[in-house]
Amino acid sequence: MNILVVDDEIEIADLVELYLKNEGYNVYKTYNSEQALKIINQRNIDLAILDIMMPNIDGFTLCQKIRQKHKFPIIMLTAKISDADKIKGLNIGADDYITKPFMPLELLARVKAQLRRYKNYNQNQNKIIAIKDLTIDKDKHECLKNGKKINLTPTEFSIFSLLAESENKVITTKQLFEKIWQEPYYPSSSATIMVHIRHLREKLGETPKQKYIETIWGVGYKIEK
Amino acid sequence: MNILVVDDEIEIADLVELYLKNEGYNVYKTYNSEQALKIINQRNIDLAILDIMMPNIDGFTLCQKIRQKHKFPIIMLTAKISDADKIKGLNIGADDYITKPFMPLELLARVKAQLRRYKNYNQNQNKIIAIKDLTIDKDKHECLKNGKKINLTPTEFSIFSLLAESENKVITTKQLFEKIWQEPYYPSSSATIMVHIRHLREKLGETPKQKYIETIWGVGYKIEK
DNA sequence: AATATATATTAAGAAAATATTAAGAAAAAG
DNA sequence: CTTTTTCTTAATATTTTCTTAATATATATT
Repeated sequence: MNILVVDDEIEIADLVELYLKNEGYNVYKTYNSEQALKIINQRNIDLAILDIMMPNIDGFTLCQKIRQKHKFPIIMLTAKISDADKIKGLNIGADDYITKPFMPLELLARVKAQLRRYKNYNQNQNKIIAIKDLTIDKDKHECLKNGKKINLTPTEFSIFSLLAESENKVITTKQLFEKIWQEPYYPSSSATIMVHIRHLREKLGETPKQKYIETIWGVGYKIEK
Repeated sequence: MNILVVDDEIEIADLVELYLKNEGYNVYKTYNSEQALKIINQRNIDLAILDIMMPNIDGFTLCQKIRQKHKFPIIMLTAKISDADKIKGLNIGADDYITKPFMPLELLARVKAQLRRYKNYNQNQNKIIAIKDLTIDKDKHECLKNGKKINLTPTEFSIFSLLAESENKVITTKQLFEKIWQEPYYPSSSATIMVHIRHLREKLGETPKQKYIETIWGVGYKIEK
């Protein structure tokens, strides 16, 4: 799950990031709204936490801008909040509020609640990850290239969706192996992965121009959105 | 409950969507009538909220088109409404009106009222799932192919309806087994399922052209609508 | 810059896993 | 007791996975 955190108070943003990361979420953190909008366009965000009081573009405005295109849950973060502000926020499209100072557990509880709710809304709609001209639908267990189906084996599909889900992050060969095989990693395992990566690339139709899976030398693999 | 919202005014549509979602409804939102018709065909809609003033196909026409096939409640949304318009709409098959600007609570109250009415009305009617030329009626415990009855054993029927209910989603062999047998899954269980799937396919009359149940290699089975 | 070393790619075939089919035994239902 | 349904087994077919080895490429060392 990819969570976006936007707060101009560095300490707060860092703290929120820490809590979320500890819980296993993938966190994108930024200290200003302009950057936030960029991240949203580039990543598959599942939930956003926005501070209201921010210079330039404030949290309300940012929330409004996000809602023009996206429907993932938005939680507003604020020092104090009047009922008027609360209503304003909800009208703009915010889903929940957290007032500072907040307890870590409260933050996590609200994040979880919103994600659960969001998932329920979309129960008939599968989550689709888009990577360039490819789409991956884990529920359907289907990978499409320009709408055309690509037949992947179970292992290939697992590898691809694991990389796609951790977009922009390098996954080491060891992590990859242990996550997918659920077995301890041996030096020979890297060869196995390489073969699968090769098959994947072949099936996805990688060309020197259009690369999907990046090799990070001596480390592992990465997929950029 | 699946609610369809159709309004060319983006802000209004988004707002309505928000209110409904906060109330726990599953919302399908679109800004034009053409899209709306598509959604209706693809999803099982329980209630629709239609704006009257829309370019191309207006709310009245859309309402009329929906009524040719469906009988879920339709609520019309409009800026101002004359008595003449009201009568026209009701004749066409609308169930209620809401005039803009509306209060959130009013919207929700009317939605709830209509759903309650619809539910009562349909309580004696069974929910039927349609898959290509097949229909499954869980209450009647009946499966029809082009109106002709197919005799399924209890287990076969359970498997088929479970897959049909989660249309477009892969059900792993393990999930399938545990849901239906209510027992822990053993490797040998997969053989049992395979046999039932084979019998099912035979009875449903699968041909290479007309496939109902898709095998997802190394994972499980899936039914696409 | 040349060489050595480590790591990655590619290809092919063997091995393993999974799926299909069919038939009959066991269990349950009528 | 008969019929229907479910499960087991086994033979066969198919697909996937892994191993190996030859080749290529990148990085480090001198």
